Amino acid sequence: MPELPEVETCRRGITPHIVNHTVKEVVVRNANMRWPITDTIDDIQGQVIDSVTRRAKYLLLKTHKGTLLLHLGMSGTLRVIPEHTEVSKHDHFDLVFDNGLTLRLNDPRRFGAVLWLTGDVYQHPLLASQGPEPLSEQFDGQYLYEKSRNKTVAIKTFIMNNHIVVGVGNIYANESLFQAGINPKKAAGKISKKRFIDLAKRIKKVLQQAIEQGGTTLKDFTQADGRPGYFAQSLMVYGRKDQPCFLCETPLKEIKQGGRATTFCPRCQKN
DNA sequence: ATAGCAACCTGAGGGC
DNA sequence: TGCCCTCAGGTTGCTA
Repeated sequence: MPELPEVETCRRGITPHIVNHTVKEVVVRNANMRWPITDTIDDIQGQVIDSVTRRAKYLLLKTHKGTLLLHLGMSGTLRVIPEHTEVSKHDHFDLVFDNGLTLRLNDPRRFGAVLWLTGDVYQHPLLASQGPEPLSEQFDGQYLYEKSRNKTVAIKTFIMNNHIVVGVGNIYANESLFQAGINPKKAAGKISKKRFIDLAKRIKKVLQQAIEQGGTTLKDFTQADGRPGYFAQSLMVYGRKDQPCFLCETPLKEIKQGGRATTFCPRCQKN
């Protein structure tokens, strides 16, 4: 489910329920996530959550003693629920708080991660190598233009590369390229500065709008309170293979790039 | 350095 | 009904 807008929606949803509250208990039902959840996780017990922030698609729950890093992978969801709520399949991890609420991670595919880190988390290899946030001032067309010179990689692959910019997953890569009218196969190094300036704006806008609408619910994404996101109805190309382009009626094409489906309009995104 | 691709894992859906 | 195949919001870490 989660690209940046979904993770950000999640962050906003859980924050008011857990910030300034104390972790009463930690429950690990299945430690076999992307990396094993280690026993050091118990150190969060008794800690107060000072803040919930996001870096790339990671959520950072900061406490005095350390930081809990959460990643939702492909299929993870976080819910805030009353303590003692019945456990469902794939409910792998709980933080039980002193206010009667529980933060519960459900993740069928277990590509997500739960890591307890001490020290400067931003120095951790997972975060240290990440590119700029797409919604920051640091990220703009000039930046993309400079980064892309002499690169033969396809533009779609380029903007999905976390070393270039974080948080742009498959849905929003497809959508922003459609909005910018850029062919996903075009070599990044052959795109003009002018087009990159437009593309960067489109990326920001599409992410911002998706956040405002609570993210994209495809099949299983829900906000922290269980409600779906509403951006799916705004999708112009993602998941619309063979359906008519909303602008020109041409049937949308689907190709594979780096193992991921790319949907685009062969007419509106000719070059 | 860079690009392509398999790997991690479960579930849904399609074809037969 | 069941089996087999493909595909899915992500990211790491191999191989050339």
